[in-house]
Amino acid sequence: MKEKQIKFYITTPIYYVNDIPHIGHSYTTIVADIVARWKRLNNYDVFFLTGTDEHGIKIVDTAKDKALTPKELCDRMSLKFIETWKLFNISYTDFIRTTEYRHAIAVEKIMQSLFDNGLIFKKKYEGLYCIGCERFYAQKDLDENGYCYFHKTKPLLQSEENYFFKLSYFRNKLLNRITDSTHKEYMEIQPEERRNEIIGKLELGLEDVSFSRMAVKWGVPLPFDKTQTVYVWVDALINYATGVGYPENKYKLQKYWPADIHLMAKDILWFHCVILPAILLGVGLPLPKKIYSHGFFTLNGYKMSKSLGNIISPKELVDKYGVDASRYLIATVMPFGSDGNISWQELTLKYNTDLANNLGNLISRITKMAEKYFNLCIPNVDFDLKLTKNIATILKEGFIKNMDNMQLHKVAEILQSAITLVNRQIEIDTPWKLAKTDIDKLAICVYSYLQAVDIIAMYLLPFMPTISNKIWLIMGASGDINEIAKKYFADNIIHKRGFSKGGSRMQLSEILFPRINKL
RNA sequence: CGCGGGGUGGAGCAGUUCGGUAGCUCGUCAGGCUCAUAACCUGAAGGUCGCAGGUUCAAAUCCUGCCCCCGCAACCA
Repeated sequence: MKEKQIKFYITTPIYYVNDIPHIGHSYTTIVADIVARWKRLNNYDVFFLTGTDEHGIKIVDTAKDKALTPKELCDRMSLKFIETWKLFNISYTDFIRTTEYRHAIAVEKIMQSLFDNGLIFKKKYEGLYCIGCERFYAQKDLDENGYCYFHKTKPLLQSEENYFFKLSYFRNKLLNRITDSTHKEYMEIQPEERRNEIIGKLELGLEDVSFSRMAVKWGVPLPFDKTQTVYVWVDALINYATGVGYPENKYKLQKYWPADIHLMAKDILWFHCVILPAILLGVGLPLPKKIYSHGFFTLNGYKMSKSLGNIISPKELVDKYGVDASRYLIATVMPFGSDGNISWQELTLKYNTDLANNLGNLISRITKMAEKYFNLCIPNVDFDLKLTKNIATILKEGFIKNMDNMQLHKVAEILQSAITLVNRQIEIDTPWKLAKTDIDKLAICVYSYLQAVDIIAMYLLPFMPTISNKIWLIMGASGDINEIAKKYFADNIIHKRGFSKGGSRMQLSEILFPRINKL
């Protein structure tokens, strides 16, 4: 009697391989992963796509600097992302690279459709061309005197013929779909303030944009003019369609498209809210349901940048806190949507507070109690459901309320308050006294802590998949935590004998989150 | 009138959509406990929620005006 699963398609941006993976990429991807895992546990059929963006002039330039072919560079860099996501235990369904054959097919098909639909036209583009660099620059890419940064020469005004996309044609259609929540193709943009920005900008008008490049060879050739390549807009943005089977795999495409949520940082929100939907409208594909952008990190108050050298690498984080703790910390250290400042002190403080002192210590004190009083054998009694039910309710409501709109920092608060509740209950029960006076009551109390922690462990799964499972085993709970959690999230039934059953054995374990005392 | 973000107890932040006991973490002080990772639990001190008006029985929250701080070249989530 398996219920029909509802699909859930979530994406991160594809990351440009001109940069190594850092905390920013990790943030988006970890948040996406947490949501994806949460949805899976709630019986959704989840498709989670991430990948790398590999075309363009910068890749060619960088490859040249490193004496590599563009392809070699991309392979190398793309692998770094894959390794990073492996490190963070990211459960993506597919990893797409824009240099893959399947993507070239999709890009060609999109461009041809747009062309066939009369949305592409040829226009002479006039721009500032640096002969030394052999490329065009926008005014903003030049120094204050209008000179090229590298050659310190004044670029020449030159023209090239490109293929343009009639973006302006879509202005009203886009506005309708963004502002009118009753529209059947309503596209939700979050957070609110960013949405207002987009609307404001759209109201000012839209200009047609160039969709091809003549000078850049590292890209997909235009199907209707092989002398030019497809520019980033279609090349990058359309990966979301390629990822779920466009254009060949109709079944898969129909099943998962459109995305339920595209996650990204605020810098690329505009493209996702305007250019992507316009392309989709142009080829007759449905629009994404929700586009959600988050803020930037600053580190100790400074913007992270290569030049300042203050980029936090994933490896540093994991070396310091471990994989699961890093996931938890990054995802919850600041409210999703706005910018936030972080520092090692702050991360370490949160690690100690939330994970070492609160969660970790709780596990440890319960385990030691069980060892001391019951030799790790779970007593065969009826436990007191009150605490467990209380915790179950708090967690359920908190997750439902905050998970869908990405308020992971609030979810973390809820988790912490649930943990505190158990700590508090232990204080009220004073099991160490009961050990001397009332062994039966002691058994009932300790048993109830186990159940409470079991529930907490299930809710921790999206954040800390490995540690949750460890906690599950330590508590002597039976069965696969993922399967049990799926079932539990569906029916919310706590059986009388609970998840850790009387007679089962608990496990001793090393300290889950050792306190970090220096900085 | 360029755009946007922000100003909440000592520090860092939530709360502002749909007005009604100002919440969290850290820090400070005083207790408690010993099962536990110098942890955990309880209590206290500390805020006219940037300023000035207005609406209201009632405003951090709505309206008006003002002041101050930050970002808006590139790298880049």
